[in-house]
Amino acid sequence: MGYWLMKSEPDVFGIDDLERVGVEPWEGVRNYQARNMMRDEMKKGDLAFFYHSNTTVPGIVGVLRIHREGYPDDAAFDPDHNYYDPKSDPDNPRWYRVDVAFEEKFSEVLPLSWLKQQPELSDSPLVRKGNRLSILPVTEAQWRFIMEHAHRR
DNA sequence: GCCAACGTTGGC
DNA sequence: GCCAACGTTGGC
Repeated sequence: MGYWLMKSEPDVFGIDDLERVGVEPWEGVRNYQARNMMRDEMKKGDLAFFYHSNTTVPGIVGVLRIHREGYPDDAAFDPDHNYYDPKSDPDNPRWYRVDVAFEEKFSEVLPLSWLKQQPELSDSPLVRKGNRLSILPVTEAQWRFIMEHAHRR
C-alpha cells in the first residue's frame, strides 16, 4: 500500500470541504512529476495526508483515501475552466487526476513548523527548502510516526 | 506583500 | 540543446 501527501489551499478546497462532499476529483494538478504519480503510482486504497498550504498555519490536517485511480483531467479540455490547458488533447491527455475520499480530520493541525523539527521526517521532501511539489510520497515509517502524533494530541 | 526556489517556455 | 525570461508556489 502506498502513502502520500497532497497539498491544497484551504481557501480553494480544504479538509472541511472534503468531509462535506465525501468524494472529490483532485483536479488542476499541472506539474509533470505530480501527474506521473497520480497516473502511474497511486493505487485505489492508498492513503494520503491532506496538507493545507498558503494559509496562516500550513500543515497536515487529516487523511484521505485514493478512491479512483488516475484518469484524464477533463478540466484541461474546457476553455471556460480555470484549469484549461489548450495543449491537452482528449485523444492524448496531458493531465490526469484521481478521485479522493474523506477518511479522517485530525483534532488539531500538525504544523509545518513542528514537522520540520522532527528528526524522523528530516528525509522527507516536505521539510526540504524550496519544495513546491503538490503531491509527495511518504514512507511507511513517516506515515506511522505522523499518525501516532496526530492521535496522541 | 515579499521573495526564494523552481518549472516551463521559447528564441536562438 | 542551451539558457534567459517569465510565471507559479508557498512560507514567512
